Amino acid sequence: MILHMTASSPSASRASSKRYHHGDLGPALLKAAEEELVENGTESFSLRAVAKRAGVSHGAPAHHFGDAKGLLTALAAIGYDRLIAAQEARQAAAAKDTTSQLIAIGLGYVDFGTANPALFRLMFSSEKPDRTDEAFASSSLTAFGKLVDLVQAEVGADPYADTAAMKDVVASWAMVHGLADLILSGRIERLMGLSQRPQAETDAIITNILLRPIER
Amino acid sequence: MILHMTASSPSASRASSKRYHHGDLGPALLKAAEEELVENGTESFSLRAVAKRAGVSHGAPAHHFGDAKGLLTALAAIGYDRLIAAQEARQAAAAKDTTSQLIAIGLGYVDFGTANPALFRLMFSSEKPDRTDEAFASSSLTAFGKLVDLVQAEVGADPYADTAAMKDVVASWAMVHGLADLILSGRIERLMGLSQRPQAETDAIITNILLRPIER
DNA sequence: GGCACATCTAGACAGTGTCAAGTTTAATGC
DNA sequence: GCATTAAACTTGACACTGTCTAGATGTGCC
Repeated sequence: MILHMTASSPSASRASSKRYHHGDLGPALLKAAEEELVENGTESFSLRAVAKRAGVSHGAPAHHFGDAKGLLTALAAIGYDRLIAAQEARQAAAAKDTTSQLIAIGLGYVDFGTANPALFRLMFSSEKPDRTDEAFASSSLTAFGKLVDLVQAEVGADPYADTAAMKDVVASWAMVHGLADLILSGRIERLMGLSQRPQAETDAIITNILLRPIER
Repeated sequence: MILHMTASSPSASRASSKRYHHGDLGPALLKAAEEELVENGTESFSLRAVAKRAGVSHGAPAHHFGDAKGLLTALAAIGYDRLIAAQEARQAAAAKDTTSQLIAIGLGYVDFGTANPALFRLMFSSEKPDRTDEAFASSSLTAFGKLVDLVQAEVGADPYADTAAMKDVVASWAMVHGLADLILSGRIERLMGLSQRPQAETDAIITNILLRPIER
């Protein structure tokens, strides 16, 4: 029953060996959870299936994430980090003027949503993540802060002090969020066939739409 | 064990009597399902809890809706009808020019979302309803058709023939959908405190935002 | 080297959706 | 009015779920 595995070093790689201690189960569970999420969606998510996929018993996840909510909260926080990375990638490739940068974070938002629809749903349309969790709140506030800062630079007023500027923030946020949601749920495809078009053309259409809330 | 209930007529009222045949179980289950949805949300929805709430056994719903998906599909279709009603109420109260009517269906969309957040989530952010269901598809297309028709009247071009007009449709839809989603999920409250303001003021703010995708 | 602690397994529990079989009532045909 | 058919509903079974408990196993610290 006991395979002693005297082979070389127990150097924390060799992930699939049947050792009693996994060695790196936390990240492995997050990876398995995302795969499950992609395959089965947020709603029929199963913690036991995640454990099975990671090759551990059904009780193992509790030691790392408490309960299912804890695991999904950690995954959603990772989602926010990935959202921010997608936005920064677009920002780096865009012109440095404020308007271009504002559009860039919008394009990054849509990029993230279409590339990670299951995660998007988990982050924005699910009650399962605990929004008071520190990592979750921190990452989501960072993403929101980027928007606020760029709108402030664009309109020249602090949204927290100027209602008109805050309306610009809300309008920009609603537009990009609604657009991403409609695209990744497949509601736009039938109307505009974005997936059939070259990337530059899709970007141009999205840019055109994202400009509307802020241009005067 | 058998209460014959010879009282007067078996006239399909007397809903709570312990008869073997409920008499009107379909609608009663829909009502119970919505109550459960409001109390527990889309994600921890339980068919057995719905049956218990309606006072029937856990197997009873299958005879009316097949499975849980069937019940939630029927409920989502009702949701679309209610959305349309909310839009028509706003349209009736609004000026008859195209722009006012377009804003009216947007305000009705937001009205519906804030009044029925659980239903909104079910209709727009859940995989549970069967989107190929006839009643569901019909009602959702009716709602979408109102938007298309009004945008067509507003911009003077058929969105299905004119890409620019279709972009106007998508932009308007994304804006109102994103705005409703952000409001009913509580993300806007902290920023604008809409629920604290008088209705007319909230309407004015939403109107201002909803105008942006279409004004040139 | 021994001991405390973190990690993980295994079993139990109440709850879930769906299926099959049986019971009760309503509707239909004559 | 009465038998027969169909619809409505109950009941029990099944495999599955998340979480709790107790126990087994390995790691790291002193």
